[in-house]
Amino acid sequence: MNRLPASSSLARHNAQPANCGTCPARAHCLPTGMNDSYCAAIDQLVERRVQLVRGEHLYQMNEPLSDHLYAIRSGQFKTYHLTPEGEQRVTGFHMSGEFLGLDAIGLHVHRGSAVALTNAEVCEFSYHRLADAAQRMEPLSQLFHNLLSKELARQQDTTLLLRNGHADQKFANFLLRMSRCYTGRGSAPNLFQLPMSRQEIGDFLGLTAATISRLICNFKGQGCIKAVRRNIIILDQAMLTRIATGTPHPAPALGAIAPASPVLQLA
Amino acid sequence: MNRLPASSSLARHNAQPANCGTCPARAHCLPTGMNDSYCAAIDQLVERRVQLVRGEHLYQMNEPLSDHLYAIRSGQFKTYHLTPEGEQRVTGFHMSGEFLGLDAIGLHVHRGSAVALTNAEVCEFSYHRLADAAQRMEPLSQLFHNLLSKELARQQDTTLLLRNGHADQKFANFLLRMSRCYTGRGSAPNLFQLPMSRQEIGDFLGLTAATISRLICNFKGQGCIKAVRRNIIILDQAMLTRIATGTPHPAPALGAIAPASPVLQLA
DNA sequence: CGGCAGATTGAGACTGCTCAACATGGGTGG
DNA sequence: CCACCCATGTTGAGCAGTCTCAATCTGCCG
Repeated sequence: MNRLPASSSLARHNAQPANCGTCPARAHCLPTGMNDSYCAAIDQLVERRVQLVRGEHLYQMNEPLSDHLYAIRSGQFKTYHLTPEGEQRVTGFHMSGEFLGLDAIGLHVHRGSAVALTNAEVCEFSYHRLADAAQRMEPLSQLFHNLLSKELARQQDTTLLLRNGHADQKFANFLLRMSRCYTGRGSAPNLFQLPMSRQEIGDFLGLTAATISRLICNFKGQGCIKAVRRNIIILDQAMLTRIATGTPHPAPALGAIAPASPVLQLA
Repeated sequence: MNRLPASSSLARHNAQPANCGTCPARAHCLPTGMNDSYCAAIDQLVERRVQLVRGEHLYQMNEPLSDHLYAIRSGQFKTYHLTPEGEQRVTGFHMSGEFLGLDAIGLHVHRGSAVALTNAEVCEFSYHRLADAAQRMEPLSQLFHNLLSKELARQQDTTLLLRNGHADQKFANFLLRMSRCYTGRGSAPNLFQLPMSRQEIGDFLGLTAATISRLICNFKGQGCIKAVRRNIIILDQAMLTRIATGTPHPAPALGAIAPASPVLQLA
């Protein structure tokens, strides 16, 4: 039913004269903080730009890899591993400006799969050409290290986020994180459309689709979000933050620990 | 009780003429696969070697960082974050050959803390000197990228390991992972001493100390490990693997799904 | 010989899962 | 343009695993 409905791999259109200078993701991508001439140099390093439709794979697990790294120019991706039993384990969701394939540097096959959750465009780099260029351009070398380090930090945060706390904390964190991702990427930070299904969110958070559904209901009932299908509006970020950190009440104020205060129960 | 009993930070003995060539961790560290002359070059990059006693911190969260990376020469470390509420969140356990501080490249403060779980010795690098050297020595550049990538992959695996599955699966995985870590590092792979408390294992796996204790009991009862305090002997690695993957029985063979087969219940 | 942190063990509560039925809505073909 | 279909999402009831909160035990250290 689910799993790899779309065509096998890679592909599509070598595309237009798009370049880094005009890229909407520029601020989040490799050229962060570089001047235009360096930016142009990076532009030169892009082997080609690939467009994918929703559901198409950028690469798949155990596929032999040909030295490629990908920067997401637009759209969103999901990366996942397959267990020996064939279950899908979501390792992350990725937005414009992020790199894919960094975890496979030095290996000969891909460690996981990457699939487009929306129509998307990526810039394809050759790792070796990039490394060569970095050898000659110090700032690029630095930038690349920063990129790897940042990715490492992100992955660490994910681990922390997901390991600890109850379902509501995890999911509140997830929403806040998504919101932060959308900030500065065009869309408003408190109004966005999730590109993934409840099932996928559940896989990612270590919960089930049913639980995600119920949590959305609860949050709606508490008035901190509005939600219709995959469209989310964050109404009360402070409350979400409180839920995320496990602090149930804003200002306990005077009186006891509010044993049964008027917290609306359901939708 | 727990939490930062020891002295504040860093420190100690500039130490002996130890070098990479004779380092027991050489095979797992930066010089992987390099010839002796390159190895000597890396040796030159080590600013100093620092010895720490059990419980001492290598660095602490939010401490301003001075461009340092550390390679573990001997001993074991725990890295953790503190939540705003002061709770400790273990991000990982680290053995000889691994690098610490990679996640802070490009930042100005440490993202987390690193504390020695045993007496330990680390090699201190200056990131900038390392990067400079990599600029001149191509193989080193490559090696450094591989190091970062490998660390990223490790962190991903951790995420996968910990998010999915039940308590027994997580813990079985944890033991197997520890066992793998000890392989090729002197100690026998199936007989080792855990450097961390039940509480710390629990923090890491997203479980409680009580649960860890019970799991050890169960595993002992099933005959796949022996355990006295922190000393572990793995008796039946295959069974542990089965538990880890969620396959309850080795060969269901003929007959039903063995509703109440003779699986000894307790220790 | 205390004192104490770490480890073990027990009883009960509660969260989140399982399994299932049902609702919804977008896409397709007639 | 409508009817249908299927994937996705919602909701319910019951259950199991893990947590909580303790009491108790052990070995280590001073």
